[in-house]
Amino acid sequence: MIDIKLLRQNPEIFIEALKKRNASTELVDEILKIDAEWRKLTTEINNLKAERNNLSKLVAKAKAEKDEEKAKELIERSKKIGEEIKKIEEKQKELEEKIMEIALNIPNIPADDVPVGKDETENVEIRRWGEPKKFDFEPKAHWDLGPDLGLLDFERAAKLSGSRFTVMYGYFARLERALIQFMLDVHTKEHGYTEVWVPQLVKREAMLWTGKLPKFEEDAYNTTQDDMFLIPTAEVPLVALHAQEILSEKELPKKYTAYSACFRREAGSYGKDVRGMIRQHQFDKVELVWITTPERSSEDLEQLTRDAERILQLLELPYRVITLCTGDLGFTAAKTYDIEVWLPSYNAYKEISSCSNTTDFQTRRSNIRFRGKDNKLHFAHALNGSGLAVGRTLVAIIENYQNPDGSITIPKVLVPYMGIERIP
RNA sequence: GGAGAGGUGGCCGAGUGGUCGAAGGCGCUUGCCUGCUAAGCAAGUGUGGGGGUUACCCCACCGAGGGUUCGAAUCCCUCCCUCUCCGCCA
Repeated sequence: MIDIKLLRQNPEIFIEALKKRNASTELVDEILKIDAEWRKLTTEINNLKAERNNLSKLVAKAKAEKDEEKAKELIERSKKIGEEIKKIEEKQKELEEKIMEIALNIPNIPADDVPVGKDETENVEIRRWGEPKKFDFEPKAHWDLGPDLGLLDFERAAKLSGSRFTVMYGYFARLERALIQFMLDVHTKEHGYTEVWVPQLVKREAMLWTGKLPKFEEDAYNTTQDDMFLIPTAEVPLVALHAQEILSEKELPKKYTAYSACFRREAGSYGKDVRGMIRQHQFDKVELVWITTPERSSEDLEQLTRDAERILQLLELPYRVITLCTGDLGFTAAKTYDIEVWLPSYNAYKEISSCSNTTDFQTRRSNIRFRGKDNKLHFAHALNGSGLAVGRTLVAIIENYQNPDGSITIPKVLVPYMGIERIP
């Protein structure tokens, strides 16, 4: 949620932000116009209410003095004012709803150090780690490798659930589980995160608080009977944890990690990543969320990103980190680093984690505040990142660690979790 | 699904139609004091919105939304949430 006061005082900030994002700026003008009208009505209402409050006091006084005549007259006047207030309030409410509707559709302001660009082609690479492996044989894509080993089954998955679902058997299923365990262990034992186990169905409000609604309703699975949503990421329950709360500055930053399944309808991505298990309706993810202060949030994003990178380093998978340019930045994010892992099947780096500073965008919607050293209340900042997407990590391992005979070497750090050194 | 209880400020908790934005306690801030961080004493301390050049003024908020009333934390309705018991169930 944007700060309407800031928009009122410095609309140019928002116009600039929307331009940088390659988005239309007319919402700003529209909201300003409605807001001016709203303030006019608000002042009118406030004055009328003040008058009515005064009359009410006089009524009480008149009644105490047993001056029924006077009380009656005052009540008449007060009644008329009440009717007038009601009329104006109806108009005010309409305007309020319009303002809300527009405000909820204005994205976060990009941070100053985010490169300006029109789309993903202008994202900026920050650093690389490791070298893409050179194979002295033709490496298979996971969508061939998995079925050949009898460990990935897209056909039966489609039978049960349709496209963009996968069934895994045996060692692959175990590898998925091992990765979850491994990632959680690293983040809790080495990076100081608190492990959280969260609901994977949330109320509409939780989706709204975290910026997933109302703009992206078509992307989410919704249970029609109870209006619950299947979470698209554990970021939703983790950020919503502290909604409507006032935290003390001492307890910040809060660093949470959670495993969850994630559910996405992938509406509008029909042509993308149709083969294999890169883009699924259901996938596992270990999520990282920080609730922190405005002073340190941009520094904290660096740390969060490093924490996610650490998993790839331990797995010895080559990757690079890019900064999303303003045109590619997500709705809630002020700044985002994507971590991309090397995938032989794509012959390219492919997103495996997205680490964002949402500044006060989500905390404003969720009303997450903290009492600062100045003893005043401030909105906290919220960061989130994948640490990592488990399914894509599994794909990266099987593709990068495959051998000429079709077997797969297990990365050293996973051997204790798998109990074997190679598949099969 | 059925029956009951309840949701008040950072926290606990009182308050059943007018002077309640809300007693009291805890916490917090500041000052004083005591040979130490403890105790004690005093004062201050909610949030959001609108207006004004400052001092400041006004409005709203006691789970949410409606209603009754001149006037609602207090009465009525709807909804949400929490708890207890019963039923069902992994």
